[in-house]
Amino acid sequence: MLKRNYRLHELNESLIDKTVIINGWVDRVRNLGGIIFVWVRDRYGIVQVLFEPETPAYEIAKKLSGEYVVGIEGIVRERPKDAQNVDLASGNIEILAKKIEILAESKTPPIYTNRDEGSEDVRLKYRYLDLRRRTLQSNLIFRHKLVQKTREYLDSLDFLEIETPYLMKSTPEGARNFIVPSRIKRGTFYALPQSPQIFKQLLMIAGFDRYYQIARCFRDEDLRADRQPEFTQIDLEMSFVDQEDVQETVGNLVKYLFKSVLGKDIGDVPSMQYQTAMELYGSDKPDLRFEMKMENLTSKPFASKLDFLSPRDGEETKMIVVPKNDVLSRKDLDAYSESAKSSNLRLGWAKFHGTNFTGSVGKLLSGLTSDVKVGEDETVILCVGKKHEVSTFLGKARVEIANKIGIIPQNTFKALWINDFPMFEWNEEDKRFQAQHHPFTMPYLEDLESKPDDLSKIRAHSYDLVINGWEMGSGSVRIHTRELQERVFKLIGITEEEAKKRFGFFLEAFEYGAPPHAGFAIGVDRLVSVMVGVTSLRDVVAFPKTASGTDLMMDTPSEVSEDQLKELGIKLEDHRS
RNA sequence: GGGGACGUGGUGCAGCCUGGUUAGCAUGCCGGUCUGUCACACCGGUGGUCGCGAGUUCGAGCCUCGUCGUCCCCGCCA
Repeated sequence: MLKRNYRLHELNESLIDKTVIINGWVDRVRNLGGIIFVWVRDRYGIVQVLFEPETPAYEIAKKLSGEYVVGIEGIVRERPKDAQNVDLASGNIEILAKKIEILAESKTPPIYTNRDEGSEDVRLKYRYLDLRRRTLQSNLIFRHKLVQKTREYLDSLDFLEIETPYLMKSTPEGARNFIVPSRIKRGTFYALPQSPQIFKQLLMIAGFDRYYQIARCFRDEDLRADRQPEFTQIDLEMSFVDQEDVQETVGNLVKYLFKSVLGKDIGDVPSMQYQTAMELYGSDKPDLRFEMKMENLTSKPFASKLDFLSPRDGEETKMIVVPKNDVLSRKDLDAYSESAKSSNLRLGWAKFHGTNFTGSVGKLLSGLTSDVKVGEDETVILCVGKKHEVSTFLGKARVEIANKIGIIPQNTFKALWINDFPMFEWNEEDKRFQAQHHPFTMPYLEDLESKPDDLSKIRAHSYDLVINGWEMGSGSVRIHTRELQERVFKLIGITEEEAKKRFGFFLEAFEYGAPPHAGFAIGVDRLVSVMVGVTSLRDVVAFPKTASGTDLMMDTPSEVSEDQLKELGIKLEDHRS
């Protein structure tokens, strides 16, 4: 076998006249008749190989086709000045082939490995071919570097990387678990962890005061472009710290990752209250790359003159101002009015032209030009209704419109902390409150004392990291006493008996000296996605699943044999669901 | 659980609204010409159960219903 002594990124002018051996895949062939050019590709780069006629190598090269695996021995030489390719890293040299060995032939591939196009289902079926694509290779290489830098950084701060089990106990709160039947104890099941939450808290209790893990998490919920059923977190936990300490550590880590992997300085990560984010951006993950903040007109004197847009009992009137643009049409804006109606909101819009307004509520606003602060050719959108609905509606519109009119700067990263999330949220389906983050989160004790009757008003020491409108991760200060933990369980309707059964070991652990602790988890898949500029996690995961949770290459989930089921004591109700 | 888009040679797409001759284009693949190409060019050729099933019709890639799959979104995701 012709075994390489150089990889393709190592080939440059310094090797001119040297004999080298390379290995790689045939990227494309250009057969000019008397002369054949072949691009050979490996993980590191591409180099052009030249076959001259009437040589043994030439005869073999005539058979080459895309994705053949080859070994080539040849002489590095400078390309003629007028035949250099500036688009290719090795574009001023080429290899004059002396020997070639075909190490593996290839059928005509079902997808192009050298173009970023094609339908995703075929690509997923032949994922090992799709992974030859340059963009996917560089995304995975980027991901590798990010994880390496994470380990390096956290290690330098004396964090210990400790593995926790994948086979654990199903927990009733939170996301649906994937479950795994036990063979040895028939009729019982393990669950795959939604996160290593309980383990890392136990590690704190055990005295490993700085823990981290590149941890796989599993959640059996419906999927989206930004959600895979299994995903990876940089999971960390610290003892004897408060929220600020964790945020400083995580913020510095993220800053370091942007700097060292992407070469970008993102500066310090600012903080914002959850309430403020909802008020100004109508979202708990605001995209700060552009303005278009909401303005609350409810208490402005002129709000009462707004006719049907005036706030009625308990309602709020809010406005966003769309900067001057010629993209947003009357049709688009009217569509928002319609859409608002179906959410029980009232919406009006108008364009300002120096002295007067035009649009659905142009006449209404014409007497209020000095009250509505708006510039030449800007569009105002006013929306009225229930506080929460108005905010989220305009929040979504804000992002949609910004995308549509193209005011979001690319290659820019705006990170921020969102602090003080509500501790509880109402679950309409179960008719009860549940923990918004998770039930191990430390509530604001002052709220617990002063507002014991309205759980929705109790804040939590929990915080999200948001970058460019994406939730990158979340964390909290944890409860570390049995009393408080039991109290929170009770508030969300977990009976004492159930708490004992599900979390008895955990509650007991609090009785043996649990240190105050807090932590965080960063979604690696999302962080890499944002950094490399893709919107689908499938572009940063080697072997991802589809929106319906299947792996098209392995064709799984799939049936198992009767014997396997029998061994587990499982009988299927029917064959198909 | 719900909504939307899509499914046509190996691959990417057009054709569907307004049903009717041989399903068109690009690329790939095969063959030919070509010694400086770099998405090589040019010439010729190959390749299609129009996702699957039913219905309407004299006739369905096209219309209707169902079903499967992919993508996007809502619910859901502590």
